[in-house]
Amino acid sequence: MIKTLQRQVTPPRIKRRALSIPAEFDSDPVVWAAWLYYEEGMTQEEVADQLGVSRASVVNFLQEARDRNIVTIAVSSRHLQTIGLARELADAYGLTSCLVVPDDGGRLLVHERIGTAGARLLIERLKPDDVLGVSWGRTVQALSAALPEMKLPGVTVAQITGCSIGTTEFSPELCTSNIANRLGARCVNLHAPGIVSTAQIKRLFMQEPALVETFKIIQSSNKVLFGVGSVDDAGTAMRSGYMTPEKIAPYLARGAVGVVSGRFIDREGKPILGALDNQMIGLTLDEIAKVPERICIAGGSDKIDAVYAALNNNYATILVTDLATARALVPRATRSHRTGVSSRP
Amino acid sequence: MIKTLQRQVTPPRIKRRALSIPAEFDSDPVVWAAWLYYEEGMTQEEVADQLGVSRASVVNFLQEARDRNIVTIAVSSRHLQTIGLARELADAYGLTSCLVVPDDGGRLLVHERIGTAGARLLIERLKPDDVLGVSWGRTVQALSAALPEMKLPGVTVAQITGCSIGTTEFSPELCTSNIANRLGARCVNLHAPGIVSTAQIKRLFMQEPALVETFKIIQSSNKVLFGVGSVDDAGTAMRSGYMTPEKIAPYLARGAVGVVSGRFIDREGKPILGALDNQMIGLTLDEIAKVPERICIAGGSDKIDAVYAALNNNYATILVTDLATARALVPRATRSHRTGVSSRP
DNA sequence: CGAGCTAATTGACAATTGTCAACTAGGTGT
DNA sequence: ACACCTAGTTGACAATTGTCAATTAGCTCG
Repeated sequence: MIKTLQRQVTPPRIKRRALSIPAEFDSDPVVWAAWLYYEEGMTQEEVADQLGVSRASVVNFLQEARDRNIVTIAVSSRHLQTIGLARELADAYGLTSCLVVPDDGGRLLVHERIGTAGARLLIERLKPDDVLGVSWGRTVQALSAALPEMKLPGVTVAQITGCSIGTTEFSPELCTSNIANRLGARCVNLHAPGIVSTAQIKRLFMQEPALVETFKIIQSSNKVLFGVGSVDDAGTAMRSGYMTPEKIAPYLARGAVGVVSGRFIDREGKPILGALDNQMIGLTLDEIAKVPERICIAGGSDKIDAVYAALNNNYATILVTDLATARALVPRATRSHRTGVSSRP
Repeated sequence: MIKTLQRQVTPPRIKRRALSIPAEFDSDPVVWAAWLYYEEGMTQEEVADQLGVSRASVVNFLQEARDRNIVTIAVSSRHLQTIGLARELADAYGLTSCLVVPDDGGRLLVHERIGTAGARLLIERLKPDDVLGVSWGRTVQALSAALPEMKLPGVTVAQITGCSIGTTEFSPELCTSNIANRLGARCVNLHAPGIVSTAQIKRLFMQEPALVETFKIIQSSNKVLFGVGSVDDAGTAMRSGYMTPEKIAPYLARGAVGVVSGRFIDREGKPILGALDNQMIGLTLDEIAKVPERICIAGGSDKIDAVYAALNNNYATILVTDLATARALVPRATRSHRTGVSSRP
């Protein structure tokens, strides 16, 4: 294994008499075997000759060397924790895939790191003719910024929530168009406010032929990309002018812990339907849950409850998160997650 | 190989739905393969199935994982010390630590084996903010080649002798920069010839502001690494263009048996000061002896006298040598070594 | 768009390693 | 001294791993 490396360096093999084990000194044959095998890349047979024992004994010595931690074989913690957790998370919540981005000592913000990894994942998974529904938020914006320029004319990127009033950098319309631009894909914006003033007006909007057309496309998404907001992270939803404290209050009172694509969920992940839902224009949680591939990009210690809720109710088939969040999520998983059983498909 | 160990730990194998080509950070199947093979104890075939590639590719991935230090396989140098001979040597010469590398039947050259062990020891002992002074020679070069890639930005590696004229692979400047590069440490080269033509010129050099600065750093070393040359090993010092037979002759006449960092010592280890010393640019033996931790890497039957001399005068606090040399050195030790008493601090 | 190049991947075979039942050495109790 | 036990060792076989030439995939350039 390490041998190829050594072999390149190794001079022509010189066969020499086996030197007796220096028995006069207490020399531990286990240490010698470990050194010759793991550091010098000898084969077990060569080690056996050198030590003057059978190869089978060398096998035993090496086994003991590992048991006694004379040799250490380890996947470097950076990679190790990352991959190991990703695997555990995927297994624990029945995800088809999971990315855990490693800590970087605070160089980048959590959502930037997740965005970068998500961008990577996205371009690897996108296939021609895909329709990608896109939600919005800081993390989604970060993802769009991390995307490389490409030309995927066959792909459609569709905005799955209405527009916000404010003009922050991570508004729904910008997230969508940025991603579409970077990918060189077709961009389908949802030209309507995210929240209108009454249910009546929403109904009017939804009957508009232009919007009906748009919704047909949005609803044909075979992939969706969304972040998860925490409700106590007052900033995100409101800074964008999308919501106001008064509108949120009733949801909070009913136990909202998170926001997915503008919709509130409780700590189990169940949708909390309130007055506002009848004024929102965009995919519902039920519609999102029907999309075959659902990529959730979210992390940060303030979002753990919200991400758990989202995973609990199977909104995501793929999760991109950070190390700390992943660590917190694994122990929360119950057996039902593993089997993929849930109140929602 | 690691399998038995892992198997004991691994829960009953549950056949799991294969995660589609695992979306990995950096889309790097190498990390994934390393994890599954080394941490989870899967066979290469199982890993291949999981990743959806051929087993041969898994072999390549694992090779790359080792090359990139995603997995680390190391015999902790601590255990080489537990070998009886190493303890005896340390005790006999008042060393704080000692490593004895086992014989390998001539597969690798002595200096290569010592270099490997020295590399291991070095990375285990380096602490943040260390300043490591580095001498030069075949063994030091071998050590640098055996170092794994790391990133220790807090460490400084400084060249303690001036440069050689020749361009051999083990010149002072290369030894230093190779070590610094491998460690990811700051590299401080001594930009001056190792030997200048007159004492007058040396004085001029030493007044140069740039060199004054460099010397401040070099002299602040809290660790030094050096080999020991034998004088009859005519090759080393001369092949590098560092010295010529005519220059060496007077030192030989006065009983020189070894060379430490370009300086001659007699069979007791005392410095032999001659004309050349006033033309050499670099740390003196007295300066080296003041460094708190002094790592000597040297061995081979032709160097026994020289290594004895170096140990006799306490130039080293740590020794890395080979079995044959260690065997020869133990009986030569006198009581005075044990107590650490010596003509030099 | 295809020729020409390089890097990555693979299947088939050789070499190395793991397993295990049989054996041996070295103690222990009677 | 003898049977008995235990821990360590071994040879032979099965399983896993390394190698390498042939092939394929991905590129660049005309």
